[in-house]
This record gives sequence, structure tokens and C-alpha cells, in this order.
Amino acid sequence: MAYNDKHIQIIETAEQLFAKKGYEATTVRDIADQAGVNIAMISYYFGSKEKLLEALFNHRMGGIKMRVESLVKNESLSPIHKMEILIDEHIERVVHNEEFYKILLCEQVINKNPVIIKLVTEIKKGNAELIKKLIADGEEKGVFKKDVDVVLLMSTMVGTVMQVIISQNFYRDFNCLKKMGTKNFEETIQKKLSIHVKKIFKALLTNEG
Amino acid sequence: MAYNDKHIQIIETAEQLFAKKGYEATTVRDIADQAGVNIAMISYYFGSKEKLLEALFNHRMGGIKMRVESLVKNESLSPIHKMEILIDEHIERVVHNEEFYKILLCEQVINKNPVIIKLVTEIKKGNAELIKKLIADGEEKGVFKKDVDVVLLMSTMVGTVMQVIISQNFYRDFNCLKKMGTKNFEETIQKKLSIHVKKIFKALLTNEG
DNA sequence: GATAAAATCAAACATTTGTTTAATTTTACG
DNA sequence: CGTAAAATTAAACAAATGTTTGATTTTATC
Repeated sequence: MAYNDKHIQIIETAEQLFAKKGYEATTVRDIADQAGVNIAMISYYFGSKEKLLEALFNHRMGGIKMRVESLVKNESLSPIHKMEILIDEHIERVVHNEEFYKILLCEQVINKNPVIIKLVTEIKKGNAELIKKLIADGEEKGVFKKDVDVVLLMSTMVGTVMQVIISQNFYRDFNCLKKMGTKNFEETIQKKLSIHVKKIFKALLTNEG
Repeated sequence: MAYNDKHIQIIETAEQLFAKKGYEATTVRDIADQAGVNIAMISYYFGSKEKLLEALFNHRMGGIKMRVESLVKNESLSPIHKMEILIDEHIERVVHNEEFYKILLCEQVINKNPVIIKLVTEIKKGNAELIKKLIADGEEKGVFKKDVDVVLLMSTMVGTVMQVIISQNFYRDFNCLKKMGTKNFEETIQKKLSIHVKKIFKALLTNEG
């Protein structure tokens, strides 16, 4: 299904509210009001509130699989370099789509909507297979260890980044960064996360001395 | 406030349902039915659905702070050993209170209920301070690095464990462990997580060769 | 065993929910 | 311009929500 500007406007308004209040606590009246459209438009355009949520997931997760695929299959990059780009692109995606990734997290916890479960599982499986191949390639070239647990590795990346995002206020507070501007802090956290996750991956993947 | 058996029964029934369907999607009728009590008992005992959620948090988070405190302040353990116990106890807690930690995760994302925010933030801050001291102690003794980012370190532990918990079906599927029994799988994942997180902590905290 | 407090119950309460309807306006196009 | 399709609207819809009520039963204490 192709979305026009008004579709996108409703989807992204819903995204803001779902992230802020949760899917169930957000009413179609909330969404319609904030998007400046009539309540009936949501059913008219998407069919239902739930299908609007599904439309959001399709809107945001459309390109991810292909991006990872083209990166891993790129012949001109070393396995280590690929892994680093993978990390940085993931961090970038989450930091710049914080709201969507919060919704994604909660939907994975609830694990109820079959359309969303299928979409998410498919992408996770695709990515895990690609990264498994990437690690196997690195192993052949002697730069990566044998017997790496791919899911544990990815869980650490995804989990760490997500945990930092949902507790960023605490991070600011604990490290006395309350005064720092949002944009500035966002950059800081992104750089720190990049170094941190890469350090972990190096320890888990390579035989460094 | 002291809870009697019936209080606990309602709280733990609510816990199951909140974890499974989410707080908002769970109705007080759901809870009352499954707990085998009249609907009115929830308001009668707790005041409201929201205060029941708060009661759940008090019920489950009551002892955590003290446990971490007594561990860190134990004089007969080395910093490294303390850190390992910290990791294992955290994993144990999450694995055996999966449902509560799912609710906790979602509540942190929504970040709406002030009572819960305060409770969680207080415990996080207390633990982070204690662990900061533990790391400083280890640094003095020459076993831990300088300038460790405590919040990033804890985010990796908490985030990794949580991510594995919420995607354990995927983990099973991807590693062809579908046939393994629940109890068996739980033990396996717990051991794997323990080794995995300890390896990460070693890389982030020590100057290993 | 009397009495007061606590617990339990079915029923009712007012709101709010997502969705639909039916009428009206806008848009696209020959 | 004319007209059919698409978009938009206010209103209505039934169902479900958390909470309260007021009566009844159980429990505990003297």
C-alpha cells in the first residue's frame, strides 16, 4: 500500500503519541486532534487503530533489511569494518527514531499483534543470518573468533542501545549533564555508545592481545 | 502498607496479566476473574487500578536495594568477585521474575506514573552509586580500569539480559532449541548469559592480556 | 452469642472507547 | 460546466471501561 502525505502525517502523529503514552492509552481522538483531521479519517484511511499501528511498522521498518543486506554483501569492506558500520548505523537509527524504537520494544514485550510479530521476526532472522555469515567470513580470514553466539552478540548491541535510550534522563542526571542541550547530548551519547559497543564487540569477536 | 495473602494473590494475578497484555489492555475484570475475587475488591483493597500497579512495584522492588548494598559492602569479597555475584544475581532475578521485569521495562518507556518513576529512579541511583564505589575500590587495588562509565556498563548488563528475555523465542528458534523444555532452556539461557555478561565486564573493567 | 468491623457481592454509574453512518464538501477529469 | 469519485464532517453507535453504591455475609472480639 502506498501512503500519501496525509497518511504519513497521521502515522507520524500516532507514532509520537504511541511512544509517549503507549498504544492502548492513546485514543484515536488524540491522534485525530493532534494531526488536525477528523476522527473518522483514521478508519477511512487505515481501517482501524490497530491497522494504523501496523502501517507505522511498515513505514519504519521497510528499508532496514535491504540496508543490512547490501552492507554485508559489499565486497570492498573488511569484516571488521562492516561490523563497525553495522553498529554505527544501528545506533544512528535508534537515536534518530527513538519514538518508534520505544513502540517496537513495547510491542515485542506484549507480542500480541500477529502482523507485527511476523514483520519483526522476519527482519531479525534475516539480519541474524547475514551477521552469522559475516562472522563466518571473518573467521575464515582469521580476524574473528570461532563459535560466536550471534543472538547474544546482537542482543547486547540492541539491548545496550535501547537501555541507554530509555534511561537517558538518568544518564544525564547521574553524569551531571542536565544543562547540556538536547542536540548536543544526543551527539554525545551517540559517540559514547559507538565506542562502547565497538569495544564490547572487539572483546567478543576478536582475539585481541 | 502491609499486604495479606489476598492482597498478594491479586497483585500477582495482575502481574501475570500486565506482563501478558500490557497494563492498559488489562481490565480490572480480567484481574478479578482470574484471581477469583469480586471486581469491587480491587478498589476496596488498593484504591484503584493504578495504585494496584504501584503496589506491584513496591512488592517486587522492596528488597533489591538492600541486597546490592550488603553485597557491595561485604568486606570478605574481592571487587571482581562482587561484580560477578552482582551479575549472577541480576540475571537470576530477571529470569525468575520475567513478568515483572517486562512490566518494569514498559513502564520505563512510558515514564508516566510518578510513584513508579520515583521508586525506580531511586533504586537505579542507589545501585549506580554503590557500583561506582565498587569500581573505585577495584581501581585502588589495581584490578579495575580508570574512567569506567558506570551507567553504560550497567546499561549493557540490564539491556542485554532484558533483550534476551523478550526475544527468547527467537533465540530458541534461531539456535534450533525448540524442543528443549522450558525449565531446561531457562537454565541454559541463564548460564549462557552469565558467561556472556562476565566476559563483557572483564573487557570493560580490567586490563586483561 | 452479641456486636462492630471487615470483607464480599451484584448492580448501577458515568465516561470513554473504536467504529460507523449518512450527509456534505472537495477534487479530478471528460 | 457537469459529474462521479474521493475526502471530510458531525453525530450517533454499542460496547467496554474503572469506580462506587448499598446490601449482605463473614470474621473477630468481648
